Order: sequence, then C-alpha cells, then structure tokens
Amino acid sequence: MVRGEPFYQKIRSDIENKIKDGYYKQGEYLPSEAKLESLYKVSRTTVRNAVRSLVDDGYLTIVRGKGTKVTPSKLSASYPNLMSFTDVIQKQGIKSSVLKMKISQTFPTQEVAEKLDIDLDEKVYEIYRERAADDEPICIHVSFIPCKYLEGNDVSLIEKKQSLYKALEEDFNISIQTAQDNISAIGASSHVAKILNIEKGDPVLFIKRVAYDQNNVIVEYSEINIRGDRYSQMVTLRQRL
Amino acid sequence: MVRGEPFYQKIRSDIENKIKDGYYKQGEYLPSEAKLESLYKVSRTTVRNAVRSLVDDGYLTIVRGKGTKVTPSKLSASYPNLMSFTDVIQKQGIKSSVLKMKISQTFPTQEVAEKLDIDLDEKVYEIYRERAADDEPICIHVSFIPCKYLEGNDVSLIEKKQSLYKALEEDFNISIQTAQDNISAIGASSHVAKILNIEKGDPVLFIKRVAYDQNNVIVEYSEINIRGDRYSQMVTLRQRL
DNA sequence: TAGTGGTCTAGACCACGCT
DNA sequence: GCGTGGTCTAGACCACTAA
Repeated sequence: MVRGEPFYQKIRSDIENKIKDGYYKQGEYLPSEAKLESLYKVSRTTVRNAVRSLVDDGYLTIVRGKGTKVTPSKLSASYPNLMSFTDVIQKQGIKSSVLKMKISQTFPTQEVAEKLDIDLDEKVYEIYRERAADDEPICIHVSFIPCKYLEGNDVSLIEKKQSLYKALEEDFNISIQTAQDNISAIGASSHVAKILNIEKGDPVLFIKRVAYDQNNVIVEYSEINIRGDRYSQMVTLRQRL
Repeated sequence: MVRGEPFYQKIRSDIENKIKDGYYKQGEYLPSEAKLESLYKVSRTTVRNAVRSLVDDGYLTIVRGKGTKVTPSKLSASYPNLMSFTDVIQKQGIKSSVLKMKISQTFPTQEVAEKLDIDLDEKVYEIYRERAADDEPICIHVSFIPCKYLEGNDVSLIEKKQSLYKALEEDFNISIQTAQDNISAIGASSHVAKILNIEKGDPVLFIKRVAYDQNNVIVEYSEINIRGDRYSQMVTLRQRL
C-alpha cells in the first residue's frame, strides 16, 4: 500500500507487542497463518514474511504440522547477536560510562592495516576509550576506522555519544551488520593492569574484532581488553542452514 | 515438483557450487532475479527463496537497485555461527583429538540443574572430555545432558565419535540449533592447570554454554576451560532485524 | 528511463502431526 | 481426514540506482 513501512513489518511489530504484553504467552500457539491472513487482511506471503522475521529473531518457533508458537525457552529473544558494549552492559542493568576518550588521526600499524585491508599510508582514526561499569574501570577499547569513511561530518560527534556504533549509524550512515570476533584469554600487561586496577598477569578477556557494514565493507578494527573477573561476554550462536 | 528436495534448495546448491567453482566470482553480480527465473524455469518466489538463504549464510550480498553479488569480503562464509569445538579446530587445519573421555550418570549440582531447567533429582549424563590440538592438551570440556534425552539408544555411541554434536544428531536425533555462551577469562585452578600443563593462575578462557535443540528445548549445559595462550574463540556476529 | 530488488496478491498442491 | 506449515505459480506495482 502506501505508508513508509511495509505491511509485514507492521504485522511483525503487532505480534511482537502482543508477545511482550502477554497477549500471546510463552509456549502458546499463534492463530494459524490462514487466520492471520484474514485478521490482517493480507495475503499469506505477507503473513509468512512477518512470521519468518520473528522466527529469525527467536521470538517464534514453528512446529511442523502443528503451528507456530511463542518460543518457550529462557533463551531471551532480546539478546540479538550483535550488540555494542554499551548495549550489553545496560541490558544487565549496570550503569556504563566512558571514563576517558581520545580520538586522533594516525597511520595504521602493520596489523591494523591488514585487518582493515588498507595500505600502510592510509590514515585512520584511532578511537581510544576506557570504560567503566558501575564506576569501576572494566574495559579498554581501541578502535581503528579509516578516515575515508568519516569524511564530511564532524568526528567530534562520536565523543558526544556513549556508543560508537550509534554514532556511526546516526551521523555517518554506517550500520555495522556483521562482526568477526576473535576472543582469547591473556594475562594483563602492566599497562593494562594499571588502568583496570588489577595485577599484572591477571586474566583478561582480549577481543580482536573486525566489523563490516551493510555493504560488507570492513569499516572497523578494534582491540578490547576486559577485566576477566568482572565481566563476561554473552554470545548467542545460531545454527545456520 | 516431485523429488525429495525443494527447488529452491537445489537452486541454492547450484549457485553455491558456482561460487565455489569460481564461476561466480567474489564481488561479481549474479544474473538478475528475472534471469534466474527463466534460467531455472521457476517463479520469482522460488528464486528469491534460494537467494535469501544464501544471503542469510553470508554468501551473497544484495545491493538495492543494483543487483545481488557474491559477498566481496574476507568474512568467510564458511564460518557458520555455531560450530562444535572439533569443527573449529579442524577448520584451522589442526589435528584435534580426545585425550580422555568419561561418561557417567550422576545427579546435577544446583547450578547444573538450574541451567538445564530440571529438578535436582533428575539424573543427567556427565560427559567429561580432555581435548588436544596437535597433541597438546588444550581444553577440558564437561557436558551435562539429562538422561531422558538419550533414552533408547546406546550412550557409548558418543564415545566412538569425535564430536558430541554429531553423535547427538546422528544417533539421538537431537540437532543443536542455538547456544548461548557466557565467555569469561579466569585464572586456572590448580586442577585445571595440571591437566592443561600450565601454571596455576595462568589465563584460561572459561565458557558456560547452554544449548538448545530444534524445538528450543535445553538439552545440554557445558563448562569449558581452554588454554588462553593456544586457542582463541572465533565468533561471527550478525545484526538481526 | 530502464533495470534491479522489495513488497504483495490470490490462488494451488504437498508433507506432516494428530485424532 | 483435517488442519498446520512448506513450497510454488504468475502475475503486479513500488523504490532505488544508474545512465
């Protein structure tokens, strides 16, 4: 029809809200697709599009030959696969803050250039952040983004927002769609230990992340050190295919 | 039509093979959907179904108004989101082996019962494994699975296979679809240190995993200790919605 | 403007789970 | 056998991109 939003997304939102409101309860079956057709006065394709989207996000579960029910597990549908640090922390009801942030232009190191797939003489922004949860230093996050992706807009906008990903999306039209994390456990260097207020050699989660935008272009490489004793990374993994 | 496999899956396989064979090259555009329709003599819905499936798995990237191209990034489409330990190790060309395996029946601890969402008096199998990569001990993996899910079949089948998930799928008709990992970095306990051949307190990746089957039923809880200096967990995260 | 994918219709037949 | 979702057809109009 007309409106900005496609029908199937409106239907999706409607069903999503009914789940959240408890109108459709956990484990309960939704009306059949045929009924949803007449309920929303759309074709089956449209209904199925909406349903598929909710299944993909873990809200609904389809049981062949029986029906479609609200996912009856504790696997919270509200944990999307890719969340920014800020999102994760806030989801847990913890106050997150940025203790220190510095943005500078620099040339990439060998490794950074490789990860970003750029030349060594192509300038990048280095975004250094020290983050806290409940006012305790918990994480050192260094991001590298090629300067070319942040042209024509004020980089200081990033400093004003808590979340780098939000800033990228709202101010630079870059939406991070995929990220590949390499997660390991290492002993804190003396530099890291000092900032995180732990002992040298204490276990630290070390994450190297390569992030891709909506066109599968590499836009960010970051290295993250997280205090091992105060934080754990939640990851939802879905079988594909 | 008739055959066991739906059309769109055959088309999917065909396109997938053409990508692997280099017939469609990285970054190159596929024929338009209209052309694929006449190429395969099917309707647009069917073509789109095949394409959507490949997009979901990261093989293809759609550019609005332009076309659909082979994903032009280094983000390997061959890293699915959810892989068993064996898969991950072998993907890296490393020889993986099980040094020690013990399967026993036991009652769950408080935590295990909670994670599996069962009662304290419901028996579980405890599957204890020490694994090696290139003959070096690298990982201690303890899985708990409620006995009720493994009824009517020989549990020792698990011992004969390298991969627990493969055994579950092939012998018990349980397919792990989703897992929620809680990943942290801790110092090795003296027990863990001894087995992994490291010092007490050395950094170790510690993963608590809750795994769900095709019906979103919790079937496995496991705790995994991995040597921090020899292994890193690769995780591909996708933005959903 | 022409070509692409995005959305949608109004049907159809099939495979599966239950009774 | 009946109801459910799974697959499929043959169209249609729209929004976006590029020439």
